[in-house]
Amino acid sequence: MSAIKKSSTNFANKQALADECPEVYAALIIGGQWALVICSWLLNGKLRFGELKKKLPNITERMLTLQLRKLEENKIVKRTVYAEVPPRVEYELTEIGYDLRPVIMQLELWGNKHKELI
Amino acid sequence: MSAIKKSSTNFANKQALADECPEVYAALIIGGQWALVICSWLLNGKLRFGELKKKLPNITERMLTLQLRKLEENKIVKRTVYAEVPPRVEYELTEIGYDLRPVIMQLELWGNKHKELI
DNA sequence: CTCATTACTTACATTTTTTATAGTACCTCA
DNA sequence: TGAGGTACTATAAAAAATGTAAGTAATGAG
Repeated sequence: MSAIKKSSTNFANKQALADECPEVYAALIIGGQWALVICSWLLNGKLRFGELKKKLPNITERMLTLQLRKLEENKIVKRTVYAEVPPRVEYELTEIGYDLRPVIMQLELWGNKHKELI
Repeated sequence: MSAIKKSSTNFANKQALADECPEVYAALIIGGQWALVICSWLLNGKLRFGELKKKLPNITERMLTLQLRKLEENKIVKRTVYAEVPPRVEYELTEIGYDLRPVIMQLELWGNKHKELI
């Protein structure tokens, strides 16, 4: 997830789409491999880095960090560092983060319906 | 969008997530770069290949084809070929395709709210 | 002094997705 | 005969996302 190349066609396309379509804009924000699951877990309350890792057994620390950073940048999660040793860092959804609940619920509903159909 | 490698960790992770979380399952299905916009347009009724292309000025024909194929595989769009020359092919949402409307609406709502905030 | 713990970071490799470019078949109309 | 329209396909390359493996800092416990 290295920095996206601002000269690429891909970047321009994403920009244009996000500008025109709020759905696509939203999808780009919550659209990493792990972003949605992370948000789902956090809907139930704050979690530490290590706790999240346990909930997502297959995620690597790198990926978890990257996705959390992206979510943080987009103001979806709040990161709180406690100056302790060993360190303790808590992640919590922001208000707009919690606002994802209906989005996620619709996705779940649709997902379940689609699964049945197939 | 060549076939995904079934031996990769990435594939396994996606599988596992999709199995457990219907939201992620749904996100994987409607999650290509262009899939959501295509569905959004098709919510207003069927469109021909060329019409879709005009709606999405920056998409390449290859990408449009790929995304439509994926949507078709997932029973979200129906493809109808008319045996004419020059050829005419129409794309239309299926029932479950139209069921995406509330999902897309929630995404829009959230997207707009998030945009304002930022 | 050494070790364990936690939440990372870094460098690199691989996989997946997207873009670029150039075709193709078919018939129709001029 | 030859151009033109439509909906594609093939191939290659670029870019983005994800994964692997190995560190790091700080400090309190033993």
